[in-house]
Amino acid sequence: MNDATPPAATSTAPVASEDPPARPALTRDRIVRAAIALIEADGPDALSMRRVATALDVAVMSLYNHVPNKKALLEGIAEHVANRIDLADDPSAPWPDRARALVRAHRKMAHDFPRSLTVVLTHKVDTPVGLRPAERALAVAAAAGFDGPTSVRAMRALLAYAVGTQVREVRIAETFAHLGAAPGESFAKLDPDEFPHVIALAPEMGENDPEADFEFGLDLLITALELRATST
Amino acid sequence: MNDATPPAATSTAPVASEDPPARPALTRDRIVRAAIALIEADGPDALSMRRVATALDVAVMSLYNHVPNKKALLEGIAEHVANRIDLADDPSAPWPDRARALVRAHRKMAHDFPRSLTVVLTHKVDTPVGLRPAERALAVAAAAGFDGPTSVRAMRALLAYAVGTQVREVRIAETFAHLGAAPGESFAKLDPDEFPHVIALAPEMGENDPEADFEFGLDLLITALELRATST
DNA sequence: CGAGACGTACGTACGTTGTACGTCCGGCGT
DNA sequence: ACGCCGGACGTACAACGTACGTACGTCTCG
Repeated sequence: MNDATPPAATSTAPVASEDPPARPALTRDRIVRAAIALIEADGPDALSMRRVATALDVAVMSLYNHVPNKKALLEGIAEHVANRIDLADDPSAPWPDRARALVRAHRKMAHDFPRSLTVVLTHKVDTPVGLRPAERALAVAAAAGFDGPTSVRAMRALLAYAVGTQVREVRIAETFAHLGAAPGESFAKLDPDEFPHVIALAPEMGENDPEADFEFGLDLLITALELRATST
Repeated sequence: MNDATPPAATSTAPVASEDPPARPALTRDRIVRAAIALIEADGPDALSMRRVATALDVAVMSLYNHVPNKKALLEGIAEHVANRIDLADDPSAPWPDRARALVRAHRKMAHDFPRSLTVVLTHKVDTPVGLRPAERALAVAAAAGFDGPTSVRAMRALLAYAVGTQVREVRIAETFAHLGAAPGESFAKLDPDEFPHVIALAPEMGENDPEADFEFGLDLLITALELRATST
């Protein structure tokens, strides 16, 4: 029945610790990494089990020994990326600086993994790493002297803003990719009755300094929190 | 060659304005609506052209007379949902109230179309309806007396927070759906060295009052904006 | 009033996707 | 020495998005 496979198989399979290729052992981590590389290269829609497999020079079904299904792989990607957030924290620094650093770290992740971010935002991370940002945020809230409930709310507000700016960052990246760098042109042909302010501020809308926009909103939150901290 | 189709076809097709079914004419809008209904019922992954077609009692390829491809359908969904945001605005009200209403409207959309929201967040809306929230936000910023660049930044900060809370809302909804209502239990088995604050605040973390959380963060932004408005 | 152009619904068909299942093999415990 | 077991692999299938060709209504123009 099967007479064609053995000679072909023996040429690729059996090497354990021998000559030519000696592939470095399939691993969940290697799979996740390859998937992320694929997404960053060709976008999230281009991710398929088959492409991950060929990228690793492995048969498709071998992946399923380390990942139960594609959804789990996506969650693994989300966790991996979320884990790359730099949460270095200096407890001796003033708490507003620490809060800023925390939110900036989220923004940096949006810059480091732009295409993978949509995966991160649409999949839960139910391992402890998903709670690490919350832990840091609660730490600085405690340093600010907030009580329990207020600390939790402050943390959620900061993280909500962090996530919101991440989404914004992704969107402008995608938009700039799709249409070739014509930022404020399209505002011209809007209905002047419905969009008076947008048209009036077209120059300001067109110019994009995401860094400054981000810092502006972050300043709003921090100063408001400072106000609330000193008033108690 | 083809002798089986005509008798079957005549039973369903030719009715123009006649008796039994008289289907109400396929339309891009009806397609989008059916797709949204499907997503809200079974989740975004359950959306397929075939399912939309059978839901409308239509052949699959008929959809392509009104929608170029699935991606365009998803963008149509995003636009349709974004258009459902209630942007009623009372220009005579104090601007902080107007700003609050605008952000609350975004949050309401997350509540009205929970499953569709991930589609909205991951697809651009490049029609004018995508700019309507920006227009309203710029209007209230102008009412607050901000100059051009500051108005744009304030708008972006508010919308970023709105989007961030939307993501948060989706996440908690999905999480509660997947595991059956055990909110603060999992904090127990965390490493106490890495998550001291999370564990200490486990009760506050577990209790979820998204409304209050949302209003807290919104208050932060608004009071900070009020501060900045009066100081100029 | 006839004929053609057109829009829309439809069936068939192809390539790609996720993954269930069975087989095979090399290293390890007994 | 032998058997077990985990991981790699090939085959197979259902469901997907959609390109293409066809058939039939309606509307327009002569």
